[in-house]
Amino acid sequence: MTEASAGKSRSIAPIPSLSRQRLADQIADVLREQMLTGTLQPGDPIHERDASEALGVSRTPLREAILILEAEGLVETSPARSPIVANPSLEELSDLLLVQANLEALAGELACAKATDEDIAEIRDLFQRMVDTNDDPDTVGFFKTDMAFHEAIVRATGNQPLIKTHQQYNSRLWRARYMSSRTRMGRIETMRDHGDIIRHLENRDAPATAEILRRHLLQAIANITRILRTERPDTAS
Amino acid sequence: MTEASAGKSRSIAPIPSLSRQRLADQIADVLREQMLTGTLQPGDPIHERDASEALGVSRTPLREAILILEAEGLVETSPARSPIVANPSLEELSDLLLVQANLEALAGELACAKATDEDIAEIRDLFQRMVDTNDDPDTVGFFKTDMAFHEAIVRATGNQPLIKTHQQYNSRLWRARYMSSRTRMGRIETMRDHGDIIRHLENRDAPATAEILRRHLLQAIANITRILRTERPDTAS
DNA sequence: ACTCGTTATTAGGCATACCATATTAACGCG
DNA sequence: CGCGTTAATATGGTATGCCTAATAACGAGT
Repeated sequence: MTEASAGKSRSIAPIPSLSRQRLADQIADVLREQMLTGTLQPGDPIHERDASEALGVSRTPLREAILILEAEGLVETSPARSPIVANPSLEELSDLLLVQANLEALAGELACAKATDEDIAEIRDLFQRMVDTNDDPDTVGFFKTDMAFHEAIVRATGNQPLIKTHQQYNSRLWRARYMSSRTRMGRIETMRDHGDIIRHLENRDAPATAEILRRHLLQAIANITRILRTERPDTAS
Repeated sequence: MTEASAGKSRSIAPIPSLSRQRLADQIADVLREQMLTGTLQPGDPIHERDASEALGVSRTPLREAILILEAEGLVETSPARSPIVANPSLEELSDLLLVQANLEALAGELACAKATDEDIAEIRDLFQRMVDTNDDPDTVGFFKTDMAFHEAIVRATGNQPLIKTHQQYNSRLWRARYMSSRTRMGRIETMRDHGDIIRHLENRDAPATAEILRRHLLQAIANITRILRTERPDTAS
């Protein structure tokens, strides 16, 4: 027993709210992680009974987790079918990136006005880490730093709805952008653009920061289009 | 038989899509409507047992509906508390509107390139309806047309993620924007701006359309700020 | 042999029953 | 009289069982 068994004596532990997270949220986290690692791949069905048994939980919270992921656009449900992991078409990815480009442009603009020096220092640290690990073969680690860099910029705006929306778009774009980043040109472009971004940000040059971020994301559309065109020449309805 | 496989010739009416909808979705629709009409007001708790009984459903789909609305930001949940109808602070409304302004600016830009003539005709019809009903005391009807006008522009882009995100932001902003539109100045400004918007849209002038839409929404921030400052001088953390 | 119909199995949707915990009120002690 | 402790109650969280619908396989009839 830790502290929560008998009487609730003066709340010694200030961390109860974290462990008190809903099971559905925890399950959603696990499923998200499995989508990232590839344990769950686009198009894979998620059977209620199988998945709940595999995770050691009952069907109810599993169903609720599916609801959460559905709202985020990570799974798709059909009336009498098992929910399936979203498998966005090229058109949908393009649409998502177009919106994301503008969200990040807005974020860059706001960040120039609102970011503290500590925020910018953190962003620069993330950039530095990317430079340091540029030759590292760990593509996942490099990419996660890439994502963290962008998220840090958005977080520096302090605009909660923007942060949340941006995060959800990132979740849906994770796989596509990861594939895009694995190309050699992807890394080179990323490094150059990120250098420009942090420079404009430190200069508090809002228009320039917004524009480079928009271009950076729009470039991703071209990259992903090229990759998907070769991998799956059609399937985009 | 015609379409109903089993022998249930009770109702031949083609309402399968409606009855086929998940109960949770229907409940979420009802709750959203109640938030719009004021039956549910910001801060009101939604007790699982009471609400499910009142709607004649069990707690399970009611809980699922809550999850849907929570993902949309319309209700907020705390670990051991009944979920409550979201009561966004002025700061949060401002943040939401700032993002929405940029989403609509993007939509206007895209619509200039992608909207069909029929799309634009529909948007003009909505504008005309606003002009016709300008003297109408039915503030809700007028406001709904206002919202429909903006949504039609976004829909004309054909960008599904953008449409969905815009719709969710509108849901969260509904009440605040409705209050804003009830002021006389609100209507006058709305009419003038909408006239400019449809004009630029018909000229396919993307930069102008984007800019007027952004300004239109940013103006709403000022309006709402003024209203809330008088109604509830604080409560904004 | 092929096609259509019927049945069985499977899986998701909903309801209900159970459990754990937080909050509040009442009682007792200081 | 006030504060602390404890117990009761209410509420959200979780598990499970039943119901309905879709699908696939098998059998019969042409």
